[in-house]
Amino acid sequence: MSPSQPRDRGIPEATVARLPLYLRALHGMAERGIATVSSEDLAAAAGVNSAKLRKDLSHLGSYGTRGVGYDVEYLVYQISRELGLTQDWAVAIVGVGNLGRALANYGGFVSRGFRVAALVDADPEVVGDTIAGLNVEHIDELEAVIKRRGVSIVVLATPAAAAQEVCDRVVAVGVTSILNFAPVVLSVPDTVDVRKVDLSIELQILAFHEQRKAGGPLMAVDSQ
Amino acid sequence: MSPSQPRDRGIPEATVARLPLYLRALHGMAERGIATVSSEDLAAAAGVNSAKLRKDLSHLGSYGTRGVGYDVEYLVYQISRELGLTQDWAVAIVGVGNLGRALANYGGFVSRGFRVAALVDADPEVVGDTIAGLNVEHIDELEAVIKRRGVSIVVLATPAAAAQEVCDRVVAVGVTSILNFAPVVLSVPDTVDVRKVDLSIELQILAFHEQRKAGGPLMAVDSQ
DNA sequence: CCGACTTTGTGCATCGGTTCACAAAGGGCT
DNA sequence: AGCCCTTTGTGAACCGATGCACAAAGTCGG
Ligand SMILES: NC(=O)c1ccc[n+]([C@@H]2O[C@H](COP(=O)([O-])OP(=O)(O)OC[C@H]3O[C@@H](n4cnc5c(N)ncnc54)[C@H](O)[C@@H]3O)[C@@H](O)[C@H]2O)c1
Ligand SMILES: NC(=O)c1ccc[n+]([C@@H]2O[C@H](COP(=O)([O-])OP(=O)(O)OC[C@H]3O[C@@H](n4cnc5c(N)ncnc54)[C@H](O)[C@@H]3O)[C@@H](O)[C@H]2O)c1
Repeated sequence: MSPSQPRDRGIPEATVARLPLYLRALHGMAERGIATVSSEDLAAAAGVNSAKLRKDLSHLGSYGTRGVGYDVEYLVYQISRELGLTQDWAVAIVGVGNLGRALANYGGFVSRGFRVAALVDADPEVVGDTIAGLNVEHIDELEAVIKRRGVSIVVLATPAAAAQEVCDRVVAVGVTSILNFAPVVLSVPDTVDVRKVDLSIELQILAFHEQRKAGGPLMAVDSQ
Repeated sequence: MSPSQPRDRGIPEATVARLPLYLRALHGMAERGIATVSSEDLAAAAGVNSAKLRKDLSHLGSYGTRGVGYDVEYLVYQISRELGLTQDWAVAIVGVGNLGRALANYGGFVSRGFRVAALVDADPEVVGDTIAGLNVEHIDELEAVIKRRGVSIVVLATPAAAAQEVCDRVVAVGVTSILNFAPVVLSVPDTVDVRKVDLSIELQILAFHEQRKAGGPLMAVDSQ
């Protein structure tokens, strides 16, 4: 009934997926001392269309000024709050092999709101090592570590064969957000969010389009 | 005119993105000696709904048998062909740091149709090293290496600041498929496909839902 | 204080994708 | 051969997302 209902509490999934993109562009602008930005410019920086950007932002409220644009700092704050980045999140990486190590050493990981709070592996060779200043703990300690460190997001970087079992265990201790790098479809209760990153799938999609470009009737060999 | 037109040559993007998932499930089944599979079972293995799976497959042609299901081997072949995996693709990894190294050492990368054909970096410390059996070449050689090895897909794993420049150079020598790990929006001509993998965005999306679960009265649902 | 100009926020048409539900197709049993 | 059972392939309704186009809102110069 009240006509001014700033936060809808029903932000479309597609919008949520783009907010981090806007946030990144805004951080860049803030660093370069830009105080105010139009939807046109911000959209360009984020690689989207300006109508889409305005609609996305309208889901969080009316934070722009007509004729002027958006206040960069204020918008950074609003988006950060909406995404839950005003608190910090303890992340555990399970499986400290090639990939897990790269992730652990990655600085940008930690940058905004996220903190690698634990590394866990099953290999006795690896357990006890210090990587990126963190001690690698044994998989037997998985539940204890998660509870002790207040981990709420788990990154799975184990071999595919171990992923479901580890997943079941972390779900059992109450973790409801998982980022999965193993090439398997995880089975979880629907209270749990799983996002997957699958390199192989990305390459296959590229290959599909590449093949089509090469084979199609129109050879689009454009020089820019 | 001819009523049986098996391949539509206009496969929806959403379908393309799921074909690799089906392919993986099918490979698993083939290995376990399963000859035939119903849409119901294959859908379950791939984590999708069976109507969606059937519609997806119908875009490639009528490869099922009513009352029976799909022949596993045959479907593997058809999907592989559609995705362009019957040829092999030479991939170059540019930026051999934490992430680039992990990718280079990753076996599953090579497994189906893809071959890491070159590693390129700018750091004199790294150039000349042998990683995963490959010599790391200097960034000055980028264009020459791409041409010499017939690279058609480039994986960008440089720092964000270098990504656009490397991107411009590979596009200039004719590469039209790029997998980008750097957290920047690449600007490319629209003949070029860019797919991005962005860990930080994935975590932020998880954080958004995690926050909502904790704070809101209604438990949010997930999508894998 | 006003009027011209800029830019937001959104209603609406459209589009692509998902899901349901069922007729058509094929296999196998008797 | 004929019938029943299973499962595909798809028409059609539905749903969320996109993009256009513009009225509303606000700024700024005079
Ligand atoms: N490396 C890549 O570039 C890459 C790319 C895409 C996907 N992946 C996937 O990511 C995962 C990890 O890849 P990787 O290259 O780091 O593999 P890896 O073999 O180097 O590392 C796996 C690590 O997991 C540990 N592990 C095994 N079983 C475990 C368990 N039950 N609990 C905890 N830890 C366990 C191993 O000891 C090892 O340290 C794999 O599923 C792989 O398919 C990797
Ligand atoms: N490591 C991760 O887990 C991770 C996760 C997400 C995203 N990323 C992104 O992936 C990229 C690589 O990350 P990283 O951790 O491997 O960084 P890194 O610093 O370890 O490696 C970057 C490598 O690129 C090389 N390089 C720099 N400029 C170059 C140029 N102009 N041409 C060729 N090579 C060049 C450097 O010499 C270095 O070897 C970064 O953009 C990072 O933001 C990394």
